[in-house]
This record gives sequence, structure tokens and C-alpha cells, in this order.
Amino acid sequence: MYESITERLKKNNYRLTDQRMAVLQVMLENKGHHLSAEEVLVEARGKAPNIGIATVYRTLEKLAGISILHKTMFEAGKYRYELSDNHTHQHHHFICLNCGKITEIEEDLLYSLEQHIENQGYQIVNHELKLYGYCPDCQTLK
Amino acid sequence: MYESITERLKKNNYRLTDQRMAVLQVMLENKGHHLSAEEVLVEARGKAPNIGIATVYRTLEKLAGISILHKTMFEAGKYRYELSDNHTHQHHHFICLNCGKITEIEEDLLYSLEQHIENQGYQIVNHELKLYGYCPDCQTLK
DNA sequence: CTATCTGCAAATTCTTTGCAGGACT
DNA sequence: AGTCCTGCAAAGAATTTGCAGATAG
Repeated sequence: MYESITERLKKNNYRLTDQRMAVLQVMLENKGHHLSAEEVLVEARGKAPNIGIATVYRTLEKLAGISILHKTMFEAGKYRYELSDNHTHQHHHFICLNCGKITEIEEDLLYSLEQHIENQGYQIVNHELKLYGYCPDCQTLK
Repeated sequence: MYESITERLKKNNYRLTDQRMAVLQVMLENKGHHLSAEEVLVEARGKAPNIGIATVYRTLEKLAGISILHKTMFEAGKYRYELSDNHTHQHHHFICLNCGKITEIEEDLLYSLEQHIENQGYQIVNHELKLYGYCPDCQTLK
């Protein structure tokens, strides 16, 4: 897994610098979590102390460009990045309006909906579904 | 329709200033379109010449706050606003990767998916689905 | 009259870019 | 060696905020 990622970097002529490895490690250690650039910076400094925010942004952008990461905006005006899971279709996200926790929803279940829309002449190559509500832990607090 | 909107503004103690009326008219004239704050500013200046961008933002924010408008981010780092249609659930959007046109998809079709997730203890109050691909007009250009 | 609203400009926040030096390969 | 990469600081872009004067109710 770790091997295949560095392979993919090499294939795209991306040099394996300490800073890039640090960012990659941070993302691997946070599999399933959605980190902002600033959060990645703080953790990456533990591995590459002098790394700057510009390099973090440049690295995240490159990794997202070759689908190693996935970039989404959950809250206003700020991107978050997560390790991509290589599935054909991107999974969905449930965002709790009370505690803010983001849960991944693995089931796709959009097939029939997309079929319906493609029958109208559209070709769908990707989708992004966000569900907002209250997670099981926050049901009682409402 | 127009009546009921001003009623709702009054109910929320929002003064009916020329600037607010101008923004509201622009949004009503662009029903079904998704405008950026800057685009609203340009059109609103035709009705209230001295209106500033800050007032446009403040007004759009207020109107979205009482669900008269709906605010979504389609492209990176920039919100777009559209007149809300008062349906229970928000409609979906198809974004063409070639021409950038945004098409509304009225069918909901998420019912069974949401049912499935609510069975796992979540309560869903809203959703946002964006489909990316190529619209009928752009099929040949691919 | 008085609380709310407005326009302006400055401030914020997130992200990108130019540049000169540094480091993979 | 040569290209790619980095950190810094400055620039950009979208949005928000402070303030003094203006205006709706």
C-alpha cells in the first residue's frame, strides 16, 4: 500500500522529498479523517520541522491530482483532504449538525438515480453527496 | 409570492430598504439561475446605483438565513445563490465539466438511500447532491 | 427619535505565486 | 548538472467587519 503510493509518485515524476513523505505519512496516519491544510502542517512539522504552508498546499494539490487524496469542502471556505480509497465511485459523507463529526457512508446506492439522469442525455463521471443531520450519538441532545 | 417574501422579511424585523429590494428583485428575475455576489452587485446597481458589495453580502446572507435563498459552492472558493423553491428537500445539481452549465434535477430519488442510513441510527434533515459530467450539448465535443 | 442599515475601506481567511537558494536523481 | 522543489513573503480572491453618517419605522 505504502509502496504503491511512492510508485505512483515516481511514475508521475514527483520527487520523493522529505516534505512530501511527511505529508503522505500524516495522511496515512489519519486514514478516514478529513484534515485541513493547517492541520496537516502542524502534524507534518513533527516529521519535517521546517516545512512551510506553501509546500503543504502544493503537496496536497499534487496528491489530489493523482487521486491519492480526495479534496472536499465541508464547512464554509475551507478545504479538507482525506486519503482516497481507490473505489470506483467516491463514497458519501454524513455531517452531524450537532457535533460536526463527518462519517463516511460506503454504500453507493445512487445507481438507479444516475441511470435515470443518463437516460435524459447526460453522462455522469462523478458525484458528491453530503447528508446533514444528527448522528446516533447526538440523537438524545436534539 | 413577492408579497409573501416581504411579509417574511417584516416578520424577521428586517427593514425593507431600497438596497434589499434591489437584491431581492435581482434574485426573482433570475429564478433558476445561480448568481455570485459580484453578479448580484452588477445587476442590483441598475436598481440601486450606490449599493456596495458589503450590503450585497449582508443581504444575501440574511435572505439565505430565512430560507428565501439557497447558498451553494459549485466551483472552488466562491458561493452562488439562487431563489429557494420552498420544497421540502433541496433539488440536486448537475454540473457540466465542459461548459460549466448548472442544471437542476428536480427528482429526489434519494428516499431509499436515506431510509437505509436512518435505519443505522442517523437522522437526516437535509442533503446536497452534485453530479459532475457532460450535458447533452457537450456529448459530441468530448 | 432610535435602532437598524449603508458605503467605504481596512481587515480576515484561505490559497496561490514569484523568486532565489537548495536538493533529488 | 540540470530540473524540480522549498521556504519565505507578498499577492490574490472572496468575504467580513468597524465605523460614522443615513434612514426606515
